[in-house]
Amino acid sequence: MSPSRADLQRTASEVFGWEDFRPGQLEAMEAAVNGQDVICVMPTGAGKSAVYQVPAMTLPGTAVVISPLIALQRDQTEAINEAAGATRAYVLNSAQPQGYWDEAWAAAGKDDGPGKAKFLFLGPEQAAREEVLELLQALDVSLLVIDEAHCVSAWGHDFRPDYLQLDQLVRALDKPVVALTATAAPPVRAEIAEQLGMRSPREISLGFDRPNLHLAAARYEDAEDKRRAVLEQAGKLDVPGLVYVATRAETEEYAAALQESGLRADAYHAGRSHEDRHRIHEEFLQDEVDIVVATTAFGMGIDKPNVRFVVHADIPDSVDSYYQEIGRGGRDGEPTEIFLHYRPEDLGIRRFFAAKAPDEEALAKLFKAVKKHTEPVPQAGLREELDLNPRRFSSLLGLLEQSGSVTAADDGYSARSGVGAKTAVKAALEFSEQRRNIEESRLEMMRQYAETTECRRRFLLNYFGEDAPDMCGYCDNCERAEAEGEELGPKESDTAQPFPLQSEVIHSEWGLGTVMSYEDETVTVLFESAGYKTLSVELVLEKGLLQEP
DNA sequence: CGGGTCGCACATAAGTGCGACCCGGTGCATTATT
Repeated sequence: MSPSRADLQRTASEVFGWEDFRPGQLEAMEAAVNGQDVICVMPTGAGKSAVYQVPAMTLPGTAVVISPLIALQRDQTEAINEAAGATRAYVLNSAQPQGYWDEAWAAAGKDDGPGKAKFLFLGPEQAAREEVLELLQALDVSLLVIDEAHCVSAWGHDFRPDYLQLDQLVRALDKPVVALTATAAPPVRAEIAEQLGMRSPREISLGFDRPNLHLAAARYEDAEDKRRAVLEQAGKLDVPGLVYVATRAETEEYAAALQESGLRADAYHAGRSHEDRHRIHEEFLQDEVDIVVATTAFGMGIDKPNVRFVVHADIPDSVDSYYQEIGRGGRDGEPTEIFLHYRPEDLGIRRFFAAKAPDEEALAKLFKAVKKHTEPVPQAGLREELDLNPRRFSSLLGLLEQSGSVTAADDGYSARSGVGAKTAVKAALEFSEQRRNIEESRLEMMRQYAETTECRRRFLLNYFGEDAPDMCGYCDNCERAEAEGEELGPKESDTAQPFPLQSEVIHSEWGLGTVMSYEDETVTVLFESAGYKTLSVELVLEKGLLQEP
């Protein structure tokens, strides 16, 4: 008999002291305790962890939580153990001594009761180890939780390829999967579900609008003009605030310049010592540092209510990233300035980061090695045979698998019969190129946000698949239009919108897509295999470029 | 893709202009040294 709504509420109150839920939270919890897979998109992070913590404490067994950062795992563990008044959660990683691992497994193996481990936190790298997988399979697992699930799509493909192996864990445990993230546009959600092998997941989204964020942007021709504007703005706005830049060097430069004008600023990036990073984070939380100038390294796990501005000195790689970064502002609901400083040239570094093409030779070598085996070969065995560094190895193997030349089963990898090395390499390269095209189209959407003359909030909401009024009245474009007595949005007089928002359409070359937005007599469609494309509405109608499926 | 730095040619004093070259983000785990 599954726990009821009342059981969940009782646990929430007794263990965590939470008396109220937001509507979506309870809905997500109920789905999970009833055995359904859930993708939960909750923008601000407020109450996101409750969605798995309450069901896990209510259900018998132990929840396995996959989370990208050890620091994040520690925070969650401490919060749980403190609320429960006992050690109910363990963080497992390579830095923990064997004795701690043993203790965690022993506690997880106990019958339900005060000494029982109710949560095990692991990174995807640990979950991918065969011995860990076996131990997990032997446990009575209640839920499999994938926290910050957008990392599957954003990092899995080459940065942390073990994310792409989580589908094996999903299959091996065969328990409800709860995927949590703060942002995910529809295609990112679809990719999460697909990569994790989720079974018709229930999608729960709490809505993306953050009405207290004031949105604005400015475009520059000259790099020095932009730099001056960023410094001047950061010096004038109410603190605390965040300045996001593209490179480590820039964090140092901007932070130094701000310090020189007497501001309490510091630079944050992954090249700084763990000690410095920790200190800056703490000082920022305590309002001892007012402005953190950071790369994308400063982000997940930062939960500070009173951030008064989020200024981007460089454009991010996608609207998904942008939304996540600006979402760290104004969590207290007070007015917060969100500003994007943009130069078209800044798109270059994002292209560079996304541009890595796989090594053909290594692909061929790896495929031949798999093919040589007549029986499925486990990853560890392959790795030993080949002289490839482990990270490259995983990402290349993933590419071969995703492009269909290699199949994965519980006992290892096999080459698809009848496929030659040449074909396999070609398929992998094409797959990888398609991915890069989609990445490019996501960057292109970010450029459109930077350059739009229409309501920015509507642009963001449409991007995440939500409808929105033509004008929000709280962004630079709406304010300009109001001052000039204009109306934004598609005009009545225009040929308007031949296909409704969020409806499906077909294009002869790009295949199936979803209508995302209309703007300036263009329509933006998200194609499953080609990414975002923006077309002239006039041409679409004239040439019949889009059809109902 | 774009920006910064370095060295060279130019040419006759100290600098300019140009091309070649290198570099750039996120974290896990692991390994070799202090």
